Order: sequence, then C-alpha cells, then structure tokens
Amino acid sequence: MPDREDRSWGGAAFLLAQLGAHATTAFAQRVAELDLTPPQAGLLRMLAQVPGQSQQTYAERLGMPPSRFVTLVDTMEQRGLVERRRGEPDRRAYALYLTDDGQELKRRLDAIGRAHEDDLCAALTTVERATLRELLTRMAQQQNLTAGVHPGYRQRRG
Amino acid sequence: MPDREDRSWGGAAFLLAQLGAHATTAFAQRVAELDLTPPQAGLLRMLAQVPGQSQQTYAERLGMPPSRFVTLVDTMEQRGLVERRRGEPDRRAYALYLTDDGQELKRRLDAIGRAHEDDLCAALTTVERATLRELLTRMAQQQNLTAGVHPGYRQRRG
DNA sequence: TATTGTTATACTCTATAACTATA
DNA sequence: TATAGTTATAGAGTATAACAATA
Repeated sequence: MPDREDRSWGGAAFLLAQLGAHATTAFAQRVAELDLTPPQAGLLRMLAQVPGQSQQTYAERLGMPPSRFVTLVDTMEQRGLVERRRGEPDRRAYALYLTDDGQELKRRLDAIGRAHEDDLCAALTTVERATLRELLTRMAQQQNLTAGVHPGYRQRRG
Repeated sequence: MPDREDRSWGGAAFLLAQLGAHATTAFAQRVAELDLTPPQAGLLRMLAQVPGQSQQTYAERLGMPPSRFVTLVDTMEQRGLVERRRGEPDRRAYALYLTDDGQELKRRLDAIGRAHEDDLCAALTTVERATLRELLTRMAQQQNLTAGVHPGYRQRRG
C-alpha cells in the first residue's frame, strides 16, 4: 500500500536522475573499449573543439582542480594523444593540442557517442527524440547549465 | 571552429547525463536541510512503501553491499527514525520499520520532493511536463531500469 | 553447512596545500 | 609578490572478506 504522498517520486526529476546515472554508466562502459575514462573523453572533446588553451582553462571548464588535471594530461600525453607546448610568451603556461593520434581517436569517440545516443533513445521515434532534446535543452538553459559540460567527468572504477 | 562530427555530443544522452547529475546534486542539497543524505532519503522512502523486509532485501534494492547498509541503518536508528525488530521465526534477520518520527520526516521529504520537481521543470508547461515524463518512462522501461530505484544513492561530500 | 547481519581492513579517489619556475 | 603547473599527503568513501550468531 504505497502512500498517496509518494507521487513526487515518480516525477521527471527522479526519472532524470535515474536515466542520467544510467546514461553515465553506459557511456563509461563504451569509452572503456577505447581505453578511455569519461574525463579523458571529455578532454579529448574539448581539445578538438577549442585547442591551444592553458591547463587551468581546461581544468576549470571540466570542473576539476589543477592538481587532478595534471595527471589526466600526463596519461594522455604518454599515450601520444595530447601534446604540451610551452606558452608564448608566458613560459610558465602550457598550450594543449591533440596529436594526429588524438584526432583519430576523437573520430572513433564520436562514432561511439552516436551509438550511445541511438541505444539510449531506442524506445523513441525520430520525432520524439527531437521533442525530448528540445525539452531537455530548455530545462538545461533555465537551470543555467553550461552547454557541453557536466560534472559527471569523474573517475569511475572498473 | 567546432568540427562537424561533434553533433552527437549535443544529443539527448549528453543532456540526460548533464541534467541527471544536476538533479542529483540539487536533490542532495535539498534533503541536507533535513539532515539527510540521498541514501538515507531512499531508505526512508522504501520503508514507507514496503516495511518489514530484511536488511538484505533493502540493501540489494538500493544497490549497496550489506556492509554499507548496516551503517546506514545504524545512523537512522540512532536518530530514532528506523526500528529494528528481530525476525519471526528466523531470529537471524531483522525486520525494518519506520518510527512515528520517521513517518513524519517522510512527509517532509515528500514536500521537498515536490518542490524539487517543480523547480527542475520550471521551464516547462504542465502539458510539456507530462510529455517529458511519458518519454522518460518509456526510455527507462526499454532500458530495463527498475521503477523507483537508481544507483545515485551514493554518499556525497558536503 | 548455509545464511543474516556485523566488523575490520585495504584500496581508490579526491582535494588541500606545499613547492618550483617563471613572470 | 603573484601565477602556472607540479608533487606530496592526508582524508573520505568504498568494497572485500573475515567473523559471529542462528538456522
């Protein structure tokens, strides 16, 4: 006998949290096939969109402290995906760029992103998917969320 | 100059992850006013819906190992919100129930849930909210997600 | 011997803050 | 003195697995 007050739990907020967590987990599993973590995938994407910025700029945008960002870049630099170039004229800073391998991996990542999107929306028609995107976009704007950035770029364990 | 391949990142999957993380954080902040964590709120809700089950039953449904669930119940029992009764006839098990204080707090939690829902959907009309719920519900079903349960009941830090 | 609940422990992730090098 | 990046470290949160009590 579920009590009457309990309707609020079946609302959009709960469904959003539930599906969001599910989407995040599924995405982490997919990018793991490319030996990437979600934060690494996020950085790959940022460097493809806007290259040449300083580490602090990217770190802030990804919502992580500079100290954590260092190890993130270290890993990807060792794999030959990202390149650090000393800043000009400020030689304290680094400017970050994708290598050719990084750009190639970004393309594979985009393909994975499309498959992820398609799988998650399998229950919806093309028109319904557009409706959903429109509603969610308006919600995100009203809630002052930055487009293309979310705080789910946290490390996940195996 | 964002590259053309990058469309997949603006899709429903990304918006879902972004808004889901936002909803989860906002919910955690709201229930903190009641001195509750999200897992505690989840347990409160479960005990109101289906009382008298064993700890393992609830733990599995909340998606946490029994060892973690023990400390969760400990805290709420000490606050006088939850009661452990020795199982009959199996005296190994406990049956869990809400106390009167627990039921009172559940009512306040429901009120918070409604406010949370309303705030999150502020950009949408009543009809649009219904549409959104319908689409998300179908997606959740197709993805085999259990109604009323999501893995976001993890401890959050202040 | 199997199961419920509990406790102990080791591990991962994280943020904080001290440190260096350039400015 | 201030800033970009780095390194070291301590703390929180977690799962794993050993344990106790009952079946």
